[in-house]
Amino acid sequence: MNTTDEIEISQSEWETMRVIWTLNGASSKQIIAILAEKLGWKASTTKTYLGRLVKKGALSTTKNGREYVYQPLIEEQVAMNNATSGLFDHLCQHKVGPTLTTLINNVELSQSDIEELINELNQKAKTAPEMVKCNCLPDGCDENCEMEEMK
Amino acid sequence: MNTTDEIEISQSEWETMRVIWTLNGASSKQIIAILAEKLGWKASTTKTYLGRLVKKGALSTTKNGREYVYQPLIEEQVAMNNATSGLFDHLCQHKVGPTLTTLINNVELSQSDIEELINELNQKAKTAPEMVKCNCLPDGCDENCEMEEMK
DNA sequence: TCCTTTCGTTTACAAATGTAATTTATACTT
DNA sequence: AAGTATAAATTACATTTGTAAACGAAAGGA
Repeated sequence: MNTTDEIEISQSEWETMRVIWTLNGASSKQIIAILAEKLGWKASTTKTYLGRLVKKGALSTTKNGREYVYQPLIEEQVAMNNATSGLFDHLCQHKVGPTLTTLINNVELSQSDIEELINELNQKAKTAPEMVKCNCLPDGCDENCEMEEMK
Repeated sequence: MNTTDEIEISQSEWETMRVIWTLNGASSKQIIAILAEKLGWKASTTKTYLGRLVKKGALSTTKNGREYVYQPLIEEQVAMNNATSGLFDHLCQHKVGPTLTTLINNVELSQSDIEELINELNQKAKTAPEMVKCNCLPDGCDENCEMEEMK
């Protein structure tokens, strides 16, 4: 089993990780200042999350003179992929398509992002089934889903 | 004005909602049986979630003779959209594209889902920027990313 | 009517989370 | 060296979540 996906990161911890990932490692002072400005967190609050993330193995910390520097131990893209997969595993497979459509409609994407996505989709189309069954019930819900099919 | 997005649904509660959504309303007996089979939950456990969901306003319950029937008070698609937005709001905007690519690679999509998505993407391409800035830091990270000085 | 089955409700309880003050160890200043 | 500023660690505490047993009310069978 991969150890990376074992690490659960809460919402607040995500916000903490984001600044460290973005700065590619940072001192507590920097992190505290940024989160105070961005989200209004008290220094103590940020320190708590920092401590928890170190304990969880998501961050490493090294003392550099008086400063403590935090480095990510997990990659942002990997963590993001785990988080999204984790969420989508709890959603009705049958409705993932429409959900993605809405999602894509709501996020910002660059030209190259879009190009990449379309590529991926064209690839996927080659072997995609005519229909995806929902997996909300133990046996599948073919009949039930069909009924809701008209929208 | 929409009350729907106020409701927070935990992972376990999601699993509970899924069966009710899929069955388009169900009796506690059914729900308990299904979740016992699918996830090995004890009857008490399912009852707890049912109770919490009713209190949260995600479900309504009506006594029908000896049976209690639970009906969803929020739409599955709406809830799914809220959940995904909620997650993506905590992710680096700059990396949303690659994350979506991986996600799409990992989920099952039907031919029509794919068609729909490609449509949406083509639409989006018309006004998409060349590049998406990350919003992990208060000011955006274009400059900050390289900024390791200052103390 | 009395008992037993069956629900929903109440209570339980540990772990995780959000949020932060207090304490302790330590490096810097005088 | 003593005092001060500072950073991490410890402690705090209410909520939420996962998981479930126990309790009380109601309905159906005897």
